[in-house]
Amino acid sequence: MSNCSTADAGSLESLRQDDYELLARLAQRYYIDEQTQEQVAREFGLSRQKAQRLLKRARQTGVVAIHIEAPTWLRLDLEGELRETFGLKEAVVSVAQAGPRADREAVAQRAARYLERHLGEGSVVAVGHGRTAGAIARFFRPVERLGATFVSAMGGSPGADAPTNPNEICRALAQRCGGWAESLYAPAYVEDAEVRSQLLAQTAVGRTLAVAAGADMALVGIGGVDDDCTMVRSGCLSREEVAWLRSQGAVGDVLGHYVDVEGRPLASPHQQRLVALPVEHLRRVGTVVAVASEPEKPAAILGILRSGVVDVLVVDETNARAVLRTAGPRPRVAIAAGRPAAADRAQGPAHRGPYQPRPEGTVATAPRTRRGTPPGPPQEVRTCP
Amino acid sequence: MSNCSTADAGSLESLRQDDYELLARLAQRYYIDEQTQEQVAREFGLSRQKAQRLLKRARQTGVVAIHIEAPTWLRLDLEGELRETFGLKEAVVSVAQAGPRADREAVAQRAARYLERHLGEGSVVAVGHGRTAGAIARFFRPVERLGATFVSAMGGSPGADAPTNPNEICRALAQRCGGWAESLYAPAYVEDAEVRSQLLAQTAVGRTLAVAAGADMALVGIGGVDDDCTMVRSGCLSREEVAWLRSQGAVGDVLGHYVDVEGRPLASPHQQRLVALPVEHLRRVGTVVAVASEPEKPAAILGILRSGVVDVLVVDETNARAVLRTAGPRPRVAIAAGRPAAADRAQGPAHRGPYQPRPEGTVATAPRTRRGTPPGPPQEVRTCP
DNA sequence: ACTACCAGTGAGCAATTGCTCAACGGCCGA
DNA sequence: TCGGCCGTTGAGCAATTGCTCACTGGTAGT
Repeated sequence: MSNCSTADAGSLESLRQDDYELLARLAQRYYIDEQTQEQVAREFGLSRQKAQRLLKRARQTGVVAIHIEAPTWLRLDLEGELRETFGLKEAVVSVAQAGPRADREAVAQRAARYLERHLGEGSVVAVGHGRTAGAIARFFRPVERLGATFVSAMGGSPGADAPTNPNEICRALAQRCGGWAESLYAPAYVEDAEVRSQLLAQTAVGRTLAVAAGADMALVGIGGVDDDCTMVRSGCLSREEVAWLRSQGAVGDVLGHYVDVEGRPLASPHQQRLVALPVEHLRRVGTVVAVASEPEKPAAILGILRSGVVDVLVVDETNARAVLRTAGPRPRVAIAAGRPAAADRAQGPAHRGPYQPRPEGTVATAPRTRRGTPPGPPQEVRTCP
Repeated sequence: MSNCSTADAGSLESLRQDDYELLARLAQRYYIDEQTQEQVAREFGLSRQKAQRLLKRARQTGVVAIHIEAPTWLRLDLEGELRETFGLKEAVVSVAQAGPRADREAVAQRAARYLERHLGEGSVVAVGHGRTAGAIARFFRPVERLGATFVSAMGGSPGADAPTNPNEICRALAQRCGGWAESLYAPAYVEDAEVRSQLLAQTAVGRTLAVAAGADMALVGIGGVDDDCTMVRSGCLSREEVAWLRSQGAVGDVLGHYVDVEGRPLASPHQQRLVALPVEHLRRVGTVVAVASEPEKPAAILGILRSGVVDVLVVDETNARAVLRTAGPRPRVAIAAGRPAAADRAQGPAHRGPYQPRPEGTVATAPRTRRGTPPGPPQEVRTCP
């Protein structure tokens, strides 16, 4: 998909001169002179339907070329391909920058713009961790003060890498818009499943995760499995643990939920020690926005996209190209034959991937908080005037 | 007017980056991905109306560029200008050829195409004289046999230049489509007004002119006033007579009705000796198609177009450019202030010029013959299987 | 501070467009 | 020559689009 309408069926060359002339004339009168189909039909002595069919043919054959004069820093074509390939609700690709750091900033900036456009009064956003996610707040500048709630969807990290912590990201975002932040007072990974159970039983923890489960939107980073990934840098997992995950086929994670390159969830012992919003709950969130920008991320992004948990992807150009290259030209067929085309016009807001279809009515931990009805008084709120 | 949608209001450069991005995105989703306005509006969190306004702005500013990939031998821009400038129903411009002869053939060819597209079973065409008109028949090749009637709208010429004679042209056209030809047995110019009256009183003559007056379409040549014009060559008028007309301000004629460069009809003694369909009757004809192609014709074409008698002009590129250059960029204002814009969308088939508005209900010599109801048995018919 | 103005907004409606479907006609094979 | 098939046609209807209008919120000028 490019920013130019393409000629799929038939080509300019396949037209006879007479047809070509007629098509061009009709198109000129309709598209350029802005007459109605009925008028041009009458003018050319055709029925309206015939004129309509000819006009359609004019577009198909390329007699009519519609070109979008997009800003040079937009990558509408890549965005379209990502959307199509992975059935995303939206994809935002930031143009390639000089280095990884600049790429991260660019992605963060675009993510901030996305949030600004899509958050409303009373929105609730579940937030994950990550360097890219952590960079968003600096660019986040909604026009008006926004009564939005940012809630941690994942435990914190023991390491000192503060700005990549969900709690910290929530606080920063809330501050920028005069909203609320609700922290999750728990580490991302605890000792064992039992501690986890106890922790989840705590009102403070359980409640926060319930609020996160009822969010309108989720903002998550896509994590990798390299030795320098966020999990390792922040001290959540050891290098060895990540290496083990890698050996099991893991390519990346969202909120600590690892998947393989095909997007299949990875059952691992770490899962039992994770304090984060479960995937099933994440899937219930209306719009899951994933950000990714580091190098060495294509496999992670590909796996996560294939898992179908993501609705909106914000990514840098390099990763976008790499992901699409790896996914191949027509991966929809390869991954899940018969999946309805993403371009399905009558489609609702679903856009869910093929794996782990959302368990209808299985869990409804928290009442779905909608715009205009802010959640009950969060335990930990900060209002920033 | 070109074959590319133009950016009138505002420009690409005047847009802020954010607006530009939004416009481009919307346009991409709407024009390229073919979503509905409602869908893109929902996708971007806008009201449908707002999306519509933005899309309109996208076209105005040139974010959306619609280009018609016209055949190289089409001059849609010139045709559009002619249509606009002179309020024509249609204009056909043939691409410039190597010489006058080739130009004439090209115009004839395009005129033939026009006739083929617009004539139907039972059509009645009033026909004038001229070299270009005479060249049409050779290219006239309707797909099916066509029960059309071609009727002379003007007397013949004494000279031997047969193929430019109305009767001859009618016969040739009728032959090509298996229709009928109705001849006018009279010279174009007679001795004096009295002879003319006697001639018109003849059933054969009066009847033919009546049929011509009831035609659906007229096919006329635009004549010049140079020493080598059709009138002179065919022997209808002497070189001196034409010189005299020229001295009176005449620039050209249609069916022997001369006009000055402003399109005003020229009262001349020759008028009293002319055996042809009167201008008032010609104006009553639904579609007056004028063909012109010789060099030295721009002034003639300009005058005739300004007279408003012509609905459709078929002309060569060189003359077209010359006429437009002479007419100036906004001649509508100069000629007749307040004349309704030709682009008036709700406009009916009128398209009449400002001079000599059609005298409603003054003359109705012959019942208006419509498609499907062929005229009564013409006196002189030739059927060609 | 008040008021007039004006650009921008969305509801509601009319016009336009796109789609489906039955009917038609031409073409090929029997 | 006949019958079936496929592509084309236009009617009718549903969806989409464009437009008008009353209203709002912000702005600039008393």
